[in-house]
Amino acid sequence: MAARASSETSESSDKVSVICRALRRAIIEQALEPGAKLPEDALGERFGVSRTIARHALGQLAAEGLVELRRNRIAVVATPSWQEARDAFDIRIELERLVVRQLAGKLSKSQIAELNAHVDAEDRARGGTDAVSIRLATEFHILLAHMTNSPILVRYVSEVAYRCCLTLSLYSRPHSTECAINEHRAIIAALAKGDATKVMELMHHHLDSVATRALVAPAPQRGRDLLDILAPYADEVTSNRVVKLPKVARRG
Amino acid sequence: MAARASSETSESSDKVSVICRALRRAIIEQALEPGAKLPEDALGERFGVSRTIARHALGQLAAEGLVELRRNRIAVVATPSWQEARDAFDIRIELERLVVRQLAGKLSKSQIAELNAHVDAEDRARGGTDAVSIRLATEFHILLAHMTNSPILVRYVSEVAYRCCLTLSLYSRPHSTECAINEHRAIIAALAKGDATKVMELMHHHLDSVATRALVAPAPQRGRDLLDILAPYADEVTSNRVVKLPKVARRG
DNA sequence: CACGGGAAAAGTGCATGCAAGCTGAATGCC
DNA sequence: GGCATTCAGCTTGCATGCACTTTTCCCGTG
Repeated sequence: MAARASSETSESSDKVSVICRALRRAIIEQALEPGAKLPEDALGERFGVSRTIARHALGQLAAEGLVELRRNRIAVVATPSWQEARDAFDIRIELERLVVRQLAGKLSKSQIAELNAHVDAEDRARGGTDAVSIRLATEFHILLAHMTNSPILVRYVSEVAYRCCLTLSLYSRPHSTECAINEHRAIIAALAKGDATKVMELMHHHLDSVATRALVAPAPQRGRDLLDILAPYADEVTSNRVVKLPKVARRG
Repeated sequence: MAARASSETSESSDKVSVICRALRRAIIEQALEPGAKLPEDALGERFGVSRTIARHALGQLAAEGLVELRRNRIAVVATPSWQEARDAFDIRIELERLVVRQLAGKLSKSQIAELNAHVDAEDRARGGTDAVSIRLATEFHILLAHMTNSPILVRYVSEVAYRCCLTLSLYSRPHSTECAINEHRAIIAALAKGDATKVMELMHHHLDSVATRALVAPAPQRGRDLLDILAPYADEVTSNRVVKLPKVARRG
């Protein structure tokens, strides 16, 4: 075993990996909102590397779907559409059902303890900012994925979970973490008991309710192409005019 | 709609995307076997670009799991372990069940025709090399994913399918495509009929049988860490010696 | 005052150059 | 003769530089 460590994604002490991790975390903690600009020079200067490296990191993040890369334009934090968000959650449900199916009844005492410790941390973070709560909740799922010992599964679950995180920061305003934490505890219990179908059902329900809590209205209220938001209002003004709107104010 | 085209992966006419596509195809057609070296300058020279671009492309491919990147060493085509292959297939099954679930009964006549045309092409390719058959079979699944209109799902299915392709080229020697083609036809039929549970079952069975046909023996006979292969034989020679084996022959 | 054109500024796309690390083989030692 | 050592080369890691594109702002015009 071992020896497979590097590559695969994330780990390794490459400069670009470091930047990727930093940006990833900044994005899922909403320090960088969707739509935020990510100029190569600024990134390079901030992290003490050249544009080449910053650029490479942006490429990786774009492959993960966290960053949007447009030719000859400044890269921005991705702004998933409502439909993309829904798709991401659908995929996530299947992936995580697989995770818990593989894990049910297979966890050691220390692993159960580790999971419980993490949920305790989530509990303690309840008073803090939403961003940290969301991050911890996401990390719980990634921790589960890690326990499958399948690097591929870890990668996919992480990626799709990060994407969902991004979504949450976009569409879900008043975030209630309490129930999610209880659901996490229930999942751990079922996992320990070894009831595969039960835990799959729990996970399904858990993610489904997170998704519906988040994606109640298919209408993105904030950000996201002013053009789309204003489309219905524009009709009465510009029945014949081409939809030009020369310079739209850019957030941030 | 539209406007989402680029980014996401693959498409776009970036030089790096072009190289990625070319390499990806070369890898899944086994023109580049697992373990094959991919030096940056050679790639750059071959594609008429600088090392910078070749390097970036290798980075993307590594993120997809097709290429293995080792610090300060020449990149090589990935050589998934048997376990990783099994994991990839498990994930693939879940993902593709989701695909056909979303598609059942939702396909237009022209889409059905497109699928049938593809399988016809698979049929015609039966006489040719295994590599082309495998590629076509894989592309059938990716075509299916495309029809969901979910870019994220397309990306994951493509990625995991390519990985499985790589696996097939590693572990499955005598490849029999006939049954697979019939299974494809059965899936199309069930899809057209709109029986979601039936088509999910078909897809599950199809992928499962492909996997078992491919992964019969958990022992990788070719390539892949001579150390692992020789481990059982080494016991009688080196009961006490540290497992040093200073310089193991490296397959060209 | 609004509108349009054009030039400067900013930012990306890409190639090249230099330093550092790994590979492999020839050399010296036992 | 077998083994460790060292040195040359090849290859990667990364920064910098130049060309091109996009954006922004300024100014003249209707």
